[in-house]
Amino acid sequence: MNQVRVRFAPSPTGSTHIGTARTALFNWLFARKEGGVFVLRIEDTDKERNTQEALEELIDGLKWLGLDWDEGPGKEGDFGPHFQSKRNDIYAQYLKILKDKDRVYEKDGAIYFKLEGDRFTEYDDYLKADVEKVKTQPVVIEDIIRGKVTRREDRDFVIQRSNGDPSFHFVNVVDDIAMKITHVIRGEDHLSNTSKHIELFNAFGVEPPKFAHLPMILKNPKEGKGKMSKRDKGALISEYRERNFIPEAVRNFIALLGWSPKDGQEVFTIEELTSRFRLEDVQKGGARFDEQKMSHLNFEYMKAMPIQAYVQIGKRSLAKSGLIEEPVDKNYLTAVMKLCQEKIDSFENLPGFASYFFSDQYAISEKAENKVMKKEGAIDRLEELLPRLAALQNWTQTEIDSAFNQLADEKQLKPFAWYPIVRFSVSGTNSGPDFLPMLEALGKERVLNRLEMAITKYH
RNA sequence: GCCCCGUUCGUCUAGCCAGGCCUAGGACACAUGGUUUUCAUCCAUGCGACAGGGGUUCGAAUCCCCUACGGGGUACCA
Repeated sequence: MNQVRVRFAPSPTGSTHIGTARTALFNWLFARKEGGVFVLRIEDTDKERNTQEALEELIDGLKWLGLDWDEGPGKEGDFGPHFQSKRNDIYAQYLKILKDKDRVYEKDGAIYFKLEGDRFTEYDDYLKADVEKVKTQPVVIEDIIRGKVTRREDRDFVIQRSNGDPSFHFVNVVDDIAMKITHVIRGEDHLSNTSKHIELFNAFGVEPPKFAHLPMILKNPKEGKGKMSKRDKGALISEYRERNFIPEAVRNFIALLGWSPKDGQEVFTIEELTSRFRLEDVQKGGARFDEQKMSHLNFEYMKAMPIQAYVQIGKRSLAKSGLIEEPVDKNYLTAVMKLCQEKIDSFENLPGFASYFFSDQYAISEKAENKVMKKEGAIDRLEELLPRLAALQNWTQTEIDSAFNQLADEKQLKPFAWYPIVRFSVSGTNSGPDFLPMLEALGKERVLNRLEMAITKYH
């Protein structure tokens, strides 16, 4: 069998959509699994809508997700160039083939592909006009995901626009032939186009590749109906980057959009993903985007990260929100990050979760304030505790713990009587990381200062 | 309008092609309880679905038909 060759063929007309990324990922996974070649081809035939920014964002997005291509921009190989805007001579050659076979004609300055079959005129309800139709033989699409799909084209279609640019259907097929593509893996929105493409393959006398049409990614029902659009939350790859999501987690999540292994495993290394991925196991029905699942997966990856990597990303996130600036106390930062790592599911929540470690200007939760500080005896608790903590020689968890316990014993209370009050006094909230480690990390000075301030403030 | 594709817990899905092992399994979310003397972690339990109708069959989530609903296409966009 010939080597598998797949292509990812985006057109750079806007921000990179999560569905686009999934198409790229599935092509990449299939190529890697089959020991094939992953081709990146830029379909930039629509000059009005293409932008350089969109192209850059696309490339950055692929790199961010760890999807490298074997042939494409920067890796020309034997089948370049990989920008359709630079392949006009190739399209001219192929157009000539169709001309020689008498399969094209010109009308209104555009070149049409001529279907084979008896012609007749019929009123078309969609076009609201009489149009010429062709009684063609149906075409069978061999789809790995859907099985055999039978469709029939009944109207000639444009392959070269009147401005001289070749059309999508034409260049898509020509390039798949010229680049020796064996499998076309793309969104279901192309399934209806595929009969046009097969007509073209047939006209060229080339056996069509195998097809696999991926289900659409639909909107969360709360957001409305239809397929996910670029305006929907979570739709753009750039958004995940900006929000400091873990690229591996995003990739993992995207892989699960329409695909899953039989045994239900959900967290994969890229190697596992590659070896387990099968086009046959792709779901037929539309998948719906679920942000909570994305966050959950992100959390799994965050928990599993080596602490150094965690600190690095955490630092970026904290710096961006202005909580820290160079030079940073690496040890302190690392200690704080360790506390956060098992608690929060996204780096975008880090500044909110950990602000009080780095600044005295942290938010005060009114709800927590009412719950904790308005209680009878709250200030007494702080006043009796303060000297005990101040007297500690070593500011360690163990020491702090025994200070609390001693005091609790004397007052015949549980240490729990102090915890929420102290937590609130030093952090402005009643939730957060593990209590004692948090106090240790904050340091004696900060803790004492904040307790004193709380006593003054709530007296 | 016409053509094509689809429809299992709120969500992602397993099971469907090769009908019985399905009183339909897992995950996220949610709820309750537990641990962690705090907590957004962790653990346990619970909640919860075969779109509807007909047919075939001893037996249907699984096969067939109809309906409903959803999606895509029907462009000199890709």
